[in-house]
Parts: sequence; structure tokens; C-alpha cells
Amino acid sequence: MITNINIKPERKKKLNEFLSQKKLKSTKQRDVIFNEFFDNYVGKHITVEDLYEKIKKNNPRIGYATIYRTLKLFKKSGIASERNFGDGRARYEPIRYDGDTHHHIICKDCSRIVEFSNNHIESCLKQVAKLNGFSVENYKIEVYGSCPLSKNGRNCEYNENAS
Amino acid sequence: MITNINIKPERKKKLNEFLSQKKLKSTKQRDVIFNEFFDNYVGKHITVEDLYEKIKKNNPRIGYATIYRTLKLFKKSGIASERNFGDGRARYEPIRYDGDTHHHIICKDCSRIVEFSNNHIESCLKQVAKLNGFSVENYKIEVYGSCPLSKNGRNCEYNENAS
DNA sequence: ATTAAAATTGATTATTATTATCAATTAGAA
DNA sequence: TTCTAATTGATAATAATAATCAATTTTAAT
Repeated sequence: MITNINIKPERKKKLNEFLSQKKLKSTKQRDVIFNEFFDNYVGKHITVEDLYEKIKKNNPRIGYATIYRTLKLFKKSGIASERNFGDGRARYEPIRYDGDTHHHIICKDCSRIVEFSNNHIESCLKQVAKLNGFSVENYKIEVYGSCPLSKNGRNCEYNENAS
Repeated sequence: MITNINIKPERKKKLNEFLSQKKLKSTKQRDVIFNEFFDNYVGKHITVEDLYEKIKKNNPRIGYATIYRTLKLFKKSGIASERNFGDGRARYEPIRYDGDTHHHIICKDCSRIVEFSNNHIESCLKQVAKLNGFSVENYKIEVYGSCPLSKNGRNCEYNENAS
């Protein structure tokens, strides 16, 4: 069950726990990036560059490297996940709640992304891994195909990161 | 059903069909790379660099760029697939037969890779995509976890590309 | 509130994988 | 053989990410 209401406090708490556990510091930059990321990119998949451009508008002092480092920090702290859809640039996505495993269907024509999760498939995968003696940490499923818009022959220019 | 016997002639035929269809040429370099790739890397996942190093031993005249271009050619012709396991370098794998869709379980400790295929999971995925209006072109499933060797506490240094 | 130690930042440079360039060579058809 | 177009190999260009480092900021201790 995916809920978009009020996830920020819980995620902020988790980040702060990670910071204090690792004796790291909270800074104004990290706050700004956290807010932008969780206010505007839940359910989306943003590149480092796009997030930098967005943040630069209101906070021109924040540097490119800081965005890189902070998204990695979010990843390590368990509030963001890194995705790679094969275009050579990493994308980051807010993790909405602990245990939020979902997967992606990607349109090869217009890059539109639909998310899904499916317990049945996941338990099958765990079983396959178990049969091979593996314990499962996480898994990634990506389906590539053509979306309804592009199949209808319409021009389906799509940009999920648009404001 | 996976069979390792005698796949080369069939794959070579497919490559040659692609070449003549696209009015491309067969060259000594392409033959050398084809042979090395299908003699020694079926069921493995080799990087461009590793294949270059291997081929250089007997064919020091063949350049790095040619390996890159030829693996891409193999991919386009449908006899190789490109994989990306998150370490920032592409890996190539011979496609054993048309319709060879299989997936990977990757040990996060020693990078050992086990392959599997599962029709049930695949048909579930197709159904999920269909519910969202997508037609499926291909899909990728990766399971990350710990392999039996590393769970036993043994030193499980593993290199699937070793000679 | 001051201070000191350690982490962070921002600007820049370095690294690394991949792609593009281009003159020289080679394959394949005529 | 000859002509045309594709290919090669060496190298330079590109692009994403990582590393460096002096200056700054945070946090804990005093």
C-alpha cells in the first residue's frame, strides 16, 4: 500500500538517526536538499543534474558536488534508492517507507515509468534464490516495453521530472 | 532448456545474416573476436577490457576500439546481450539461442553469478505490464544477496572470467 | 559563550568508461 | 583489377562520477 501523506517526518527521523549513529552532522545544505527531494520527487526518479538545476534556482550557493554527496548519503541512510535505467546516469528516488520494494515498467519510446509491486513475484524470486543457496538482500525488476500512449500512435513526449 | 553444445554455427549464421542484411562486412578481426567470445565466454559475463586483454595475447594488432565496436555489433545482431550489474562497466554475454531470456542472482560479497529462468515469473510480469497497458519487449531481473560460500564464512574470492 | 576537533562545503581537478574522429587499410561487388 | 564503402587502430573528446583541499561550519566539551 503506497501512501503519500506525511512521509517527510518519518524519513527525516530516519536520516537524523543515521547521522547521529555515524557521528555525521546536519547542515543547512542537507536540509535544503532533503526538503526539495521529499517535497517534489516522491514517486519520481531524478538525476543529480536535474536536482542540482532545480535547487540552484533558490539556493545558488549549493555546489554540484554537494548534491552528489548528499544523494549518496540519503542512499546510505536508507531514505533514497539509486536506479539505473540504462541511459548512463544514475537516478534517485525517495523511499516512501521501510520495506518499500517496488519495480518499474519503462517505455522505450518516451521513457514514461509506471511502478508496480507484486508479492507473489517477490516470493517466487526468494524461493528461486533459496534453491540456489542464496539469501536475498534485494532485487530489481525492470520491464521494458511500449506504453499505451506510444502504442496509440500519439506523440507521447513525456517527462516525469517536469515541474 | 540450456544446451552448450555446438551453439557456434547457429550464432555465426545469425551474425552473418545480420551483416549481409545491413550490408556490413566480415573481417578477420570480427572472426577472432567471435571465436574468443563464443569459445570461452558462454555462460559468463565479460567486460570490454577483459576481453581486450585476453585477445591481445594472440592478436596484439587488434585495438581496444574494435572490441567495443564489435561487442556492440554482436548486441545489435542479437547474439550478445549487454548487462550492467552496477559497477559502472558494461558486461557482455553470448546469447545461446533465440529467446534465451534468463536472469541473474549476484553475490554482493564475491560477485559470483548464478543464472536462472522461470516461465511463471515471466508470465506474471507480462500480465502486470498488460494491466498497465504496456506491451512487453524485454525484462531484466536481478537478485542481490549472499551466496552459499560466503555464508559459510569461507573466503569466497571468485572470478568467473578466470581462464 | 568559547574553543577545539572533526565533518562539510564548494570549486576544481582527476579518473574512468564510452564515444567520436579520421587517415589508412581492407572487403566485396562490378 | 578497380572502385566504393565499410572497417580499423590510434587517439582525442565527452560525460558521469570520484577525489582533493583550503576555507567554513557544526557539535561537543569546556
